[in-house]
Amino acid sequence: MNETQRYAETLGRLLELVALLNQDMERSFARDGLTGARAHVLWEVQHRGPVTQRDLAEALQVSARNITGLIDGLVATGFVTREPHPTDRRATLVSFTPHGAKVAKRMQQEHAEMGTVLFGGMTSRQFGSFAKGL
Amino acid sequence: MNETQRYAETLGRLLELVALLNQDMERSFARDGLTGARAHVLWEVQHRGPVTQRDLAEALQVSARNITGLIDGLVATGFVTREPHPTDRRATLVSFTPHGAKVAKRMQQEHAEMGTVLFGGMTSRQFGSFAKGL
DNA sequence: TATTGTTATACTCTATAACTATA
DNA sequence: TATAGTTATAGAGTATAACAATA
Repeated sequence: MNETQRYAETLGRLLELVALLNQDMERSFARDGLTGARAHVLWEVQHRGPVTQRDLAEALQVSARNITGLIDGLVATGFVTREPHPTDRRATLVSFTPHGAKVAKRMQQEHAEMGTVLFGGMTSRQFGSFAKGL
Repeated sequence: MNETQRYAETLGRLLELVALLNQDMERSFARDGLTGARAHVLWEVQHRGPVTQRDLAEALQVSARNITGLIDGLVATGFVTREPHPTDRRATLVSFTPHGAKVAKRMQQEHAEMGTVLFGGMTSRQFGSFAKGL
């Protein structure tokens, strides 16, 4: 097998591995009553704090209309609230409910655990090479 | 920063990298008039040859109904045909049109090129470590 | 009886375009 | 004029359930 073929195969394994990771995460989201798209919104809110829908649309690179729908869903299921923006009456700030904050925190812990499961078995040298490759 | 944090960060970078790769592939599919889901069907047909919808549903782990829709789309856009199964009159065999075969072959070449872009810059030792980590 | 694929129905994610309220 | 968000509309992908044809 030549180099090109080895690269192609390795890329295939990489994509498969990440697809499996993503399936895992989706299942975990579903247990919390979340979809992947809504979980990504929570992730952003956790990293930014209360945030306008406009900023969420830019951060996630989706349309404003899409954010409206995602926030509608997250409000209806009790993860976030829409609060008035203190200075701009056109804008709304998306903030966590206590439940949303709890679930987002757990998501972050599970992310860290997944990293340990994936990389914890490597030697420090192997991990260094792997991380450098990204 | 402790180990757990390094692992979590590296996992984040891995997921981001693959998300970018997937965006790249989606754009490439779009140029061919394909969506990601339809491209996956072509990929399976290329690796299996003419195949029943049932087998496609199992290979892609989606419902039979979903395959019906995807094949409808691929037939309408000229990538595949539905042929009668030679021995089982309930089943249909999904086969490439010449156009579908050509696009699928190019997809495979682009996949190989992407592998080379990703890994070609690594030393052989680095690549070995990376590949082993998968 | 069991299996293959389709029809019926519904939900989520996504987009563009038109519109309202506000800046 | 420009921006933030919603309403209107549409299409893709996904699912379950009921059904027809065939095994």
